[in-house]
Amino acid sequence: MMQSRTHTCGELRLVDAGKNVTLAGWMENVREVGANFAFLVLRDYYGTTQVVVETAEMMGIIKALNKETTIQVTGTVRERESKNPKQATGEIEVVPTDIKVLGKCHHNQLPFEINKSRDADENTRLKYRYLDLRNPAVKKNIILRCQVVAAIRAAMTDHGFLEITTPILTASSPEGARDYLVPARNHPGKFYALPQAPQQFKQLLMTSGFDRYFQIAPCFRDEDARADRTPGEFYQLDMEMAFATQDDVLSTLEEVLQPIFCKYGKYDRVSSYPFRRIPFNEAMERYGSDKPDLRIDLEVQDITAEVAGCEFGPFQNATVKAVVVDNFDQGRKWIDKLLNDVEVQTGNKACWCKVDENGELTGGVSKFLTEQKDALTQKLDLKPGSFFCMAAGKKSAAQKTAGVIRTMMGKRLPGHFDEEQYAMCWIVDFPMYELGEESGELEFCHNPFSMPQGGKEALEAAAGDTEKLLAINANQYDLVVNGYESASGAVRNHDPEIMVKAFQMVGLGEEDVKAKFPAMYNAFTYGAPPHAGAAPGIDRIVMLLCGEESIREVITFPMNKTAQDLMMDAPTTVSQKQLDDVHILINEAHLQ
RNA sequence: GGCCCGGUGGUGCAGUCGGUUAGCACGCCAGCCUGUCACGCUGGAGGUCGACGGUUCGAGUCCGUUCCGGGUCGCCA
Repeated sequence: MMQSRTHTCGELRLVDAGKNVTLAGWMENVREVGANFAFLVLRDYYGTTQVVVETAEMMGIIKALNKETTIQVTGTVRERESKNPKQATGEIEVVPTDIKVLGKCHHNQLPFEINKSRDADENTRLKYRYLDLRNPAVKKNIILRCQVVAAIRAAMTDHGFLEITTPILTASSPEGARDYLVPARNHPGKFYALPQAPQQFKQLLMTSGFDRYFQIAPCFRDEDARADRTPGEFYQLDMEMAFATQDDVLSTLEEVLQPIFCKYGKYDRVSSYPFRRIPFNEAMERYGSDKPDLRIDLEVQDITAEVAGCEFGPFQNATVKAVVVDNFDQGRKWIDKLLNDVEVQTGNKACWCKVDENGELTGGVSKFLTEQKDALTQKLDLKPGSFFCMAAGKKSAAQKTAGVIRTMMGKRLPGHFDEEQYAMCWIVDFPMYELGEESGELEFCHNPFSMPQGGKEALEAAAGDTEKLLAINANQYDLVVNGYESASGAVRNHDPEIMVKAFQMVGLGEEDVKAKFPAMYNAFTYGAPPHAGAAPGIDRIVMLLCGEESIREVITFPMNKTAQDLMMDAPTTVSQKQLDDVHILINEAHLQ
């Protein structure tokens, strides 16, 4: 059989002139410049090559074909009369002796132009994702993702980690996100669940004596999407280390991930490691967020004491935070937009004040702050031209609102946002417990797998005292890159006694631990190693490396916001036979 | 579920105060062009302006309802 190609479309150079070659690819474009004279751009994975059509015979073949048809071109490489320095193969062209159609494109009108697919409506792109991916600008993110995953595997292996796969069909876990369920045909009324993370399996692997585990693991969570959060499924670099401390995990991930940001990232500047470690409480105080974007140089300040006695309603019995900038020269329109956007994003109102050229407070809520002026001036280091935006409310609401103010002001005002870099930090010392927003009861703050700092003694000393319990931190940490939570992990609680104790603090007990984590609890009674791990999000890291703002740009076949695969038409109805097999009865009342 | 933004030929967009035949770019079709490379030039086809209802002599434009999409809050141990 004849070779389908001798070279790729990105390969030929001037030195190849005179060679007889066969190329194969897509007809990207045809430029007719005369009756029997045209330039055809042939594209494959590797690049594009110009084919020059000079005969009536070849012209006849080309003119009958739609763009995006795949063809095989056999011919001679020739030096171009006019070269194109912008193209890698721009010094040569191929003069065809034979053009063979491999796969006809039956559509003379595509849903979008391949090279402009990124501009097309997202639904159309997703429905025709196979065409969208023909666009080199779209494809390059997927290629980068592959390279990053390969680099991660190599680095983890170098660090002595074994890649071990864990089940996809498993048991529903009782807390956390909503599960994806799979009906069990052989067990009427019972369901498998797709794992939200391989959390319990990796902890069991530690108990089994595998010292260092990792996996590029698919995770499934049935929760609503965001720009940086794909619905349904996503990938994590799931990793765990036995007999390891928090520092062991952090330094391992720094050694693995930082060079990858250096090598594959869009920006040249990357935090050197060890990355800054910021306790959760400090992050909330200074940045109003547990995922601060450290590329912004502004910080949140607490002015609760300074505004005491102020008549302004929202400041009464409230924590008040402020973000200050100097040399402010924006108008009222800018301020109103800021306040409006803050309210839209946080649900809380913000207010503001300026300092005029005489050092007097003016605008916004200044009339309420005349008596507080001196204290504020000192605390916030106000100068003529200063502007400060404030948020008030319960402590955490004021912090979070101020955090949004910080980000918006930092990104919108000149000189406060040093964008082109990767700024990393670890957020550490997350609280073990928190008060539920609705219930008001003590709950696990993040997850019940973490080891409370101080262990059993700390729990016993705090038992029954909500304030003390709220002050207990967990050995839990997040990696934050440019304001995105990029990894989350913890030193695990490997001691059944402490697990029970930790559960007792939230009104649960041994039976609950056994019911929720039966395998893990039992396994830990057979001698468990202390262990710690984390799970960096692959999609989000690749998104950061590509400089993309939508996570869908780094996923090969993404679902849309409402968790539909428009290309494959999923989810879809199934036959009655299929439903019967798995003992499912559709409740018609839910269909409308 | 709440809120914000959007929906106009195949694609991306413009459309003023409600007023003639709904414009522009790209793509498509035809013709011309022997050195183009975002080829160029001439001509052409292609639209129930998301849907329904209302106001009006007259609605892409105003009002109401609704559907769809994106963003965001809730949610994401």
